[in-house]
Amino acid sequence: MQLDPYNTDSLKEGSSIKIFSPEFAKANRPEPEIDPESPTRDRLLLAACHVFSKNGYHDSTISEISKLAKANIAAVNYHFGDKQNLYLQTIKYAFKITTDKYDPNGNLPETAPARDRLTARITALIRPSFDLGPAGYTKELFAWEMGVPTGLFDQFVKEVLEPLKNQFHAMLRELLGPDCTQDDVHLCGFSIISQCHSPLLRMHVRKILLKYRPSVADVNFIIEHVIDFSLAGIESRKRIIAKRKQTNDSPDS
Amino acid sequence: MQLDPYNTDSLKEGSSIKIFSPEFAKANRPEPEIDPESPTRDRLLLAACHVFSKNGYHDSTISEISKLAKANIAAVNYHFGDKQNLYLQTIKYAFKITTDKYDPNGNLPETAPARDRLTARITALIRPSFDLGPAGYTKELFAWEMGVPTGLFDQFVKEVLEPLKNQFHAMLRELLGPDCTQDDVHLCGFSIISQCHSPLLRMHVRKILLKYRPSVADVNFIIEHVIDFSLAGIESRKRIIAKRKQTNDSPDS
DNA sequence: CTCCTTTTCAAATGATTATTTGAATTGTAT
DNA sequence: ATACAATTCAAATAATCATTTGAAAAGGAG
Repeated sequence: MQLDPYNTDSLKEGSSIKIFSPEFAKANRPEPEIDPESPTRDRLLLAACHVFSKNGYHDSTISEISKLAKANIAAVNYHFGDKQNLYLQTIKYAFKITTDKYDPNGNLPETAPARDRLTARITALIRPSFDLGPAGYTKELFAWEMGVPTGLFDQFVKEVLEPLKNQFHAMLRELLGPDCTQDDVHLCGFSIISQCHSPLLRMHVRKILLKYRPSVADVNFIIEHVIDFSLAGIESRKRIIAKRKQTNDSPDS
Repeated sequence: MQLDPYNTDSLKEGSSIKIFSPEFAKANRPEPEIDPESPTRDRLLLAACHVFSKNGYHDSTISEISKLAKANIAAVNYHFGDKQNLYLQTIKYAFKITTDKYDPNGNLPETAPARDRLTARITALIRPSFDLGPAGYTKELFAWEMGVPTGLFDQFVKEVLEPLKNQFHAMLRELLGPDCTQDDVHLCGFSIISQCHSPLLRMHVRKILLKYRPSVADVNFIIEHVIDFSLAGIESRKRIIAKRKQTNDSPDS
């Protein structure tokens, strides 16, 4: 078999190294501590969090998950029916762990100033990206869901994320003032959420583009920046809204 | 077999519908027009762009790709050696198509004002997200790469993206002024790139969260917003830099 | 203890799919 | 036209995995 025409100039020399092999170090999070005394079902869920986060749905094998959970290979099908349902339950499980630790509202009442609520929300969205424990799994799983358009995502959005989005938009509307339009809210929301859920915050991307394991101070620094950057953007949008209103109130005369 | 304990409350009623089945409509881009006269290798690359974009690496089968390319199933292995190398060449191919159509520098010379260069860069980064033709494949493939930490990504970053990032940081440094630090540049760069590469701009996410097929006016609206929002963020950062300098110049006295 | 249900287990099944093979076909240079 | 290399093709191979099976073990109620 000829090798020349394959244009393998991007393969490492030797050309037999598999790109997807572990030789190209992945920035894996540490394996979770799984209590061997806990029920098989729970062990499977925690192991599944880890494996699905690491590999996504299709690269994860039931074999790997049950091995990590120290359960038999048939245990997944017994407890969850099939792999798909395990995946579904895993996402819910992970999401609960994350929101239990990082409250999207940061314990603030609905009546707190919008600015404070926005600060709390941004913080709660960014922190899990730097959490190496189980609270960090949601971010990874969500990133996979962004990649893999499954019906599951639609459903999860409607059930769980939609209410959170509505709260978020309410904050923005309050900050942008009474003359803001739906578009104003959507656009500012887009800019802020994009920063909080940025792929650049994912561990294996950080490894290349940012500091791999930022200190607590670094993380706070990033959060403060996103808040400041976003508030500045909102202020700018407010000026646009004001100018628009002025133009509309005094039409061509 | 018992079904109760599976906690299938999130499965559609009937419970036999497969979540990953096409029944949950994916927001697929239209199939590319593949010239049947063009060489098999090119037909395969274009077909691979489409299939890999749609399904990611592991969900894509050589069978599906060769069928779309109207080539024999053995053609991939003949022309590219194996699936991995096909994937590699596909990413390069897609990236070239995209940058040929959307020049990262928008034809501007290095000497153009930083503000204009930034505007051009943001535009070139966002537009492909709304391109349903071949120039849109890069965005999808990159999104997959964000999900799958392969060595390929490291390599592609170094070879191709690093130089572009350096140009980008130079613009920011120019805009932030002489007193800005590396951190200032990194943080602003992070905020801007996160918006331009936002998962929220991906077609199947847009389908849920934004307008599915925005008009040209909508796209321009979004681009203008990101530019404005980002410039406001940069201005804010400049004020922080100025304040920091002031504090440093007149230490506790 | 006995009966019954729930859970675990090792091995088998069945489906999918990347890759190989060797023959057939096409294209090209002499 | 002939020889030779490049390309295409259908069928076979081999590996991987999700899922099933049926027996064994554990647990609980009477």
